[in-house]
Amino acid sequence: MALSHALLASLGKTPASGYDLARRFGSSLGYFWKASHQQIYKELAKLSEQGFLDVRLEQQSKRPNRKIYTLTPLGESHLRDWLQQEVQPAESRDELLVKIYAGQWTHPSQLINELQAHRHKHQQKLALYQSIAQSYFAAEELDYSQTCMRLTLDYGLSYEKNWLNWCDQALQALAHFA
Amino acid sequence: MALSHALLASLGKTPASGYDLARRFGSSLGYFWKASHQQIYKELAKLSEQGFLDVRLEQQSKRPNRKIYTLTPLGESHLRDWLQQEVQPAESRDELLVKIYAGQWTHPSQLINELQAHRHKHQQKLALYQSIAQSYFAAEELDYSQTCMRLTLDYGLSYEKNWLNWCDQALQALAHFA
DNA sequence: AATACCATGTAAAGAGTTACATGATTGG
DNA sequence: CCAATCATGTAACTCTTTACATGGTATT
Repeated sequence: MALSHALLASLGKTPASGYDLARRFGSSLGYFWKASHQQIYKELAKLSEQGFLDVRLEQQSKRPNRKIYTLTPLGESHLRDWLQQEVQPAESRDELLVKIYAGQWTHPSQLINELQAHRHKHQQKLALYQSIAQSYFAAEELDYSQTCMRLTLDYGLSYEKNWLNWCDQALQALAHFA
Repeated sequence: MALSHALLASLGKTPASGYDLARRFGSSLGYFWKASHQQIYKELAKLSEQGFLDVRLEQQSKRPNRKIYTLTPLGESHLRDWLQQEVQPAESRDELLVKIYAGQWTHPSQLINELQAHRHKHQQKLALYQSIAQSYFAAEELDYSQTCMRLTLDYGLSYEKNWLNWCDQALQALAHFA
C-alpha cells in the first residue's frame, strides 16, 4: 500500500495534522496520488499504532484541537525499506476512455460534450501546476531534494499537457461525425 | 463502477467468455482499464443476474467448456444510460512518483535504477501499441466506430510516449547527483 | 519432464468511496 | 444570514488484490 508510504514521506518533510495532509493531497501530493480525509485519518491511526508515527495534541483556543504527527526512526526505516523494493508502473482506470470505447452506443455529440468538459478540467489543472512551477521552482540551481520535488511537478505538468493534446485530437477526429 | 460498463461495452461488440474478456483487458481494453480474471468472472455473474447479459454454455471436447456472454437489450439500455452521465477525470495513484517524492530518504542511484526499469516497461508497451496501430488501423478512412477505437489506442500511445519523455528528463536531472 | 495455455471459479484481506456526524469561527 | 474553513472521526459499502483450487492439452 502506497498511501501509507506517501504519508510517511510527507511527514518526513514536516510534521503535520491529518487535516494538513489532506490539503497536501490537494496540492503537491496531488500530482500523483489521491486520498480523502476519511482514508487519511484511518491510516494515520494505524501508522501510529504500528510505531511509525508519534502523535502530539496541539491545543487551540478558537479552533478545534489538532493532532500533530511526526515520523519516528522506526517509520523512517520502514520508508527506506519500501524504497528499495521494486514497484510496477501504475495501471490506468479511466472512465472517459471506457465511454469512447463504447462510442458506438451513443451520438458523437455526446462524446464531444464530455471531451470538452474534460479538456477544461485538464486545462485548469495545468494552469495551477504552471503557477506552482513559477512560484516554487524559480531558482536556477536546485539541490537533490528540490529536484525530486520538481520532477513530480514536471510529471503533473506533462500529464496534463498530454491530456489536452489528446482531447484536441479526439475532438477534431469526432467533429467529422457530429 | 466502470468495470461493469467496460464489460458491457466489450460484449456489445462481440459476445465472449470470461476468459476472452480477460485477454481483451490484456490488449484493447488494457490501454485504459485493468481487471483480473477473478474480478471479471464475479462481475459477469452479477451482470447476468441483473439481466444485462445472457449466458450460453459452449461444450468443447478437448478443452474446458466455455460460458459465452451476450449483451441483452436491457444491458444495452443500461449502458446507454451510463453514457449520458458525466464522469470525472481519473485520479492518478502512482507509486514510482511517491518514491521520487520521498527521494531524500534514498540515494539517487536507487531512483535511477528504478526509473530505468520503468522506462524499459513503457518502451515495451509503446512498441506493442505501435504494432497494433500498424496492423489494425492501416486504412486511411475510418468510420465512427473505428475512430473511437483508434482514439483509445492513441491515448495509450501518447500516454506511453509521455512517460518515456518524462523518464528521460528525470534520468538526466538525477544524473547530476549520482 | 516441465512449462504454458485453456477455462472456470471461491475466499479472505486490503484499499477506496460515500454517507453520516459534530460544532465553532471567519468572511462576504 | 449563508457559505466556507477548520478539525476530527465512524460505518457501511464497493472495488481490487492475493492466495488457493482444479485438471486436461499442447509445446519445447
